[in-house]
Amino acid sequence: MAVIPKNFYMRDPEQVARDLLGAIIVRTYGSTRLACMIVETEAYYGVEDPASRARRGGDLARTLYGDVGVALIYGIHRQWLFNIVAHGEGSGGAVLIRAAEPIEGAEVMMRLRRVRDLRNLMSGPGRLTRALAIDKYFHKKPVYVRDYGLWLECGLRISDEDVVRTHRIGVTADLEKPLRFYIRGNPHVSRSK
DNA sequence: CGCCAGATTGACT
DNA sequence: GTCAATCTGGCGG
Repeated sequence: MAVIPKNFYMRDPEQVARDLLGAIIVRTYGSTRLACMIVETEAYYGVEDPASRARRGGDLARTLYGDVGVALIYGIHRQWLFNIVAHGEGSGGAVLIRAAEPIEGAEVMMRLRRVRDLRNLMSGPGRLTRALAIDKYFHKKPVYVRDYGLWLECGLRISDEDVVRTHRIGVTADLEKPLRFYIRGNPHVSRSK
């Protein structure tokens, strides 16, 4: 499978979030290979977005406005959340990976998560990072090369009629535009509020 | 070092 | 459905 190239992420985060549905995340964990298909994403912008970490300044803000195609990992409520920096020229933004469908290495993921139910395995941003053993180590590491053990590959092309758009989940202040995307009818999508 | 907000989860009624 | 434990990250002192 082809690795998704860096220029894929040099676009509006909304567009990238939509096109990431169906893409494959690959993680080499020791000698085992874990793989899953993205089924739910959310787009975040820079300082103009009330829900963006860019508003708080610091390293996360600089990362959001920095090189595209790198992972942005940040901790909240005892979970690690996995984002990929994506934005146009001179802008800031990222895509949060919220849920995925296990494809390869499900047994290892179950051990990492301590659950047996496939539907609960990666159906939430914190659950997903736990199942893939993603932590702060990957912060600012590019996901358009295989060098760091975490990368994205081209997968299923999802047609527009199978894409559902809603408002983002859990944010205290959202933008007017709905920025959450998920694959219609997929059982691995996280629960709504 | 202390303060505080928050893009969550899972245990429990 | 309700609820609170828990900890990262930014910032002020």
